[in-house]
Amino acid sequence: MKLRPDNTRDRLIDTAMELFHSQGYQATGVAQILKKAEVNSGSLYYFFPTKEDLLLAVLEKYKLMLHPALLEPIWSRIDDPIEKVFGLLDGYRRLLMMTECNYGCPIGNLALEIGHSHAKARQLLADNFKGWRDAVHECLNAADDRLPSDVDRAQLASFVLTVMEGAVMQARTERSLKPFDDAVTQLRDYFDRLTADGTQWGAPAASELKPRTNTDKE
Amino acid sequence: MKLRPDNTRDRLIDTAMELFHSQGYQATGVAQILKKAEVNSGSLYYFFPTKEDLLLAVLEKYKLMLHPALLEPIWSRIDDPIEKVFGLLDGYRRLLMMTECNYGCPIGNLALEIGHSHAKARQLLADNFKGWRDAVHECLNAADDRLPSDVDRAQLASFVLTVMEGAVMQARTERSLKPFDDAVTQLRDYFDRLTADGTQWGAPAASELKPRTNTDKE
DNA sequence: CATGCAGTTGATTGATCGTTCAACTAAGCA
DNA sequence: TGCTTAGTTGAACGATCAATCAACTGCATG
Repeated sequence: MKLRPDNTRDRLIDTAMELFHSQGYQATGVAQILKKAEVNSGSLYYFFPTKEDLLLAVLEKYKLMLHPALLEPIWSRIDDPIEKVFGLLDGYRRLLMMTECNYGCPIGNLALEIGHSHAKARQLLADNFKGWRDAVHECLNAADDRLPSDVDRAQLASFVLTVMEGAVMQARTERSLKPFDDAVTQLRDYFDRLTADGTQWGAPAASELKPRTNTDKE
Repeated sequence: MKLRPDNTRDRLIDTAMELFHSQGYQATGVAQILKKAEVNSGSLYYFFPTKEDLLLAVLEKYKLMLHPALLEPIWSRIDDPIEKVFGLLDGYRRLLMMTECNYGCPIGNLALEIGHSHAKARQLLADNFKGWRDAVHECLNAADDRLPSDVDRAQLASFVLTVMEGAVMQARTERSLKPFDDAVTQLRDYFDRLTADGTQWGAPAASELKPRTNTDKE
């Protein structure tokens, strides 16, 4: 968690990660990165031939950070595999809340901005998505007996990512947590119906669709 | 559908709309717009004081086009209100397919790129989202008797938009229709469970989760 | 002390950015 | 005919962009 690495290369990556996240890739000038990281242009280009190479390094770091920085704190706090998934969603909610709905998912932001051309960057973005989906997929596998057997786990995991990204996008645009919370409530309802179908032998019951205070303490 | 309006102002808006959609706002230079629209810089700045004002005009046009250009062709083709919603999703699928997963939802793209600052633009993006959600909301109201009474229609409509935007984002990043189709399949399953619960008196049945050939002729 | 190399410096480059403006044209009207 | 006004022209502006590079520093090796 060191805020200012003595290593120039790492400091550039960390600074770029933050600026790309808050402003986007294009909107962040190399000069701004240099100033904030307190590095001279020559040093940057010693480590990274182009600005895009710096972006690639940032995306590589996101890949490396997925498990230790994003998942592990949640995984260790929550045992139930399905609640892990919703705990993960709550993590993004916290990020939105802390930044007044300004920061979203860094991967999602860059995905729509970089999407075209930049083949290597897009591949890394896809890798990051895959890591996220795989993590959710494992949770679903761990809850195998509670889900209907005919539900494709990988497909459902992808759906969770879809909902998360779409929810963050709407929340940022509306500058409100409501679209995010609404999406999570609907996803929760869907899971309730799936698990009711998966375990029981009778009626759906649907868990009454109570709002589920996603808001406070886990 | 005139491809080259004689009106300079409209030609600028149309050209900017296309370029902003395919490349993004920041990545599109004024010079590029001028060249493609065959307009001189002075004329552009006669109609639009800044580049951002041109963006606002583009977003206004999207608002105006929502019903006549996006919804109406689908609404007139499909009667069933719930199938209208999935017809709308299929429209975006067609766009992805036609452009080899390069073009996504223009509003969603700009939402993540412009999100910060640019207060007026963000409001217009929110307006566009609202128009979309309201259209789906009306469909759900029209299918009122088939949905469980305790399901919030507005919330469900917002969820559909969430799923659409997230699905398009993933499809563009993976350069594949699969994430999109997976999301639609899951959403379809959710609707099946909702309508089963809303109309029936007994078990869920869940419609077997058959893949639903979303692919070809409606 | 000498040599070599990893890393740093920052002024400078040419391209491109969004924007300006004085001069000009064409159409409408009196 | 002369005056007005909406619209057009395109060279030019300063700022900023990503990127360059010859000169330099500090340290480890022999």
